[in-house]
Amino acid sequence: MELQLQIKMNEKLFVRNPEQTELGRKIIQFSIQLIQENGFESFTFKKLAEEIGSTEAGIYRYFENKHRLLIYLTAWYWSWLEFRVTFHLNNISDPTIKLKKLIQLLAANVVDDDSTMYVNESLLHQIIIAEGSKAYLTKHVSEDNKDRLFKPYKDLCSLIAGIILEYNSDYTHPRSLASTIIEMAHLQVFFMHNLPSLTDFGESKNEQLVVEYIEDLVFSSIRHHRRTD
Amino acid sequence: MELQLQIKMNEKLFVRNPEQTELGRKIIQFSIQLIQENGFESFTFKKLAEEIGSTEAGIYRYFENKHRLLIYLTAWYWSWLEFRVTFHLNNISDPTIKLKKLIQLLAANVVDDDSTMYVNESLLHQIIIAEGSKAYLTKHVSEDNKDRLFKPYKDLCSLIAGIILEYNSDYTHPRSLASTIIEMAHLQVFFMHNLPSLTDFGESKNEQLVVEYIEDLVFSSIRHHRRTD
DNA sequence: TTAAAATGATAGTATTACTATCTCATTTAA
DNA sequence: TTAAATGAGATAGTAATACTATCATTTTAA
Repeated sequence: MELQLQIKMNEKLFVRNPEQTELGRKIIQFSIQLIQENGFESFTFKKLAEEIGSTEAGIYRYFENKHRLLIYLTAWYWSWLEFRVTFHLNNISDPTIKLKKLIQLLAANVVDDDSTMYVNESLLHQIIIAEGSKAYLTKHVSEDNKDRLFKPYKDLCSLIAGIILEYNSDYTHPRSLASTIIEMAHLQVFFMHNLPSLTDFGESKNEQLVVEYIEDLVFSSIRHHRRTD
Repeated sequence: MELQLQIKMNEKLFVRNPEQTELGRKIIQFSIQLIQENGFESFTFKKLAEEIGSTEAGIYRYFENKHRLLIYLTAWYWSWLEFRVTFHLNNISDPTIKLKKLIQLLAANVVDDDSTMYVNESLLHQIIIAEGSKAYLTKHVSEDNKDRLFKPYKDLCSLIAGIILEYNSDYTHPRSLASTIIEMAHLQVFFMHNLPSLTDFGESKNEQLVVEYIEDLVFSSIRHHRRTD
């Protein structure tokens, strides 16, 4: 069985849909490669165009600017991840197992899954860890939010919050805990690799230790929780 | 009694020490203002120079580039915060009270404290919330780390980890929990103001709710914790 | 007092982030 | 079948950004 995963993206994320043309798909493929290699700051449309064998203006036909391209990549990632989570949690009823699988999917290394040829999910995961928060840490975050550019992120957050409430419907901060899980699953991995003294994982570079930390954090919070009033 | 707080900064953070000249202090003062107003991306040395009534090249005498200036500002902030924390926790022996005060200092709004004329701590706090993580989310984070540019952040993290161990010496992830506290104290405030559906604080814009969430997260983790083995 | 060092202003350059316009191929509609 | 419309990508710009080099003046230090 061979399936082609197609993620429906918000129209405002791009000028022209990159999934529908050869150049568009090359833009996605090579921007992931270049951003992962050299970081978002040193990434330019000029360099990307040279890499592809096209021109700067050609890229601008698809994306307004490089920041919009980053938002597109993050939105794609969160949509893909929500699909993956939904898929892996299918037919599981125990919220404990659901949460554990979920944390695993968030913090563990991603293996490129060939569901889309032109997206290397493993590299994209590394981009989200190192550059993802730059998508919303801007002065125009509220306007971008009005254009629903962050909807995939918020959807994933809602999904997680729902599972938290399944586990304990009295828990008072399901959404904040959900966004904490998502952000920490990434940030603790980043710290482990780059600023290890901010973690307890030394230079082990073992993502499984981050999974254990977050599981502990989450379950002790929701297990022993009582309404404060 | 009038005291002048002087924070000793790492020499590698600047080309020339900005605290020692009029122009240097103006650079700090007005960069805080400009970055807070327009965001780090749109901040340039040209605009800063015009604001001050100096020139671009003049600014470059003090800071290699705008990213180094951001690292300087964050380092200054973490040093200042560590001093504040140490000061407020002085003579307190109960680690529960210590942790509560600490979370309050991290997440609550900062009032400009006049300890330094040219640094508006309240604005700087807002910069740290919205731009702080850009200081280390770069491809050259490891080299910057070798130059000890993030030492103030790491020191604060160690301080918090120490208090966590005072509370429960069996807790297995004091450093990761410390960095989680610091990052979440900021990020949840950012989300509350800009992407409220990622939190449970609605549009209340009340920092006290973030304080309560983090207190709950921290104490349920370290209170009910047992070594897993 | 004089040499060195620091201070700041002037004038550049290379790169970045775009925009406007052009050509050429393909689709579509009469 | 053919002209109009559409869309693809290339070419050639501009304004702003991120610096650098040089010079002229002031401060400092021996």
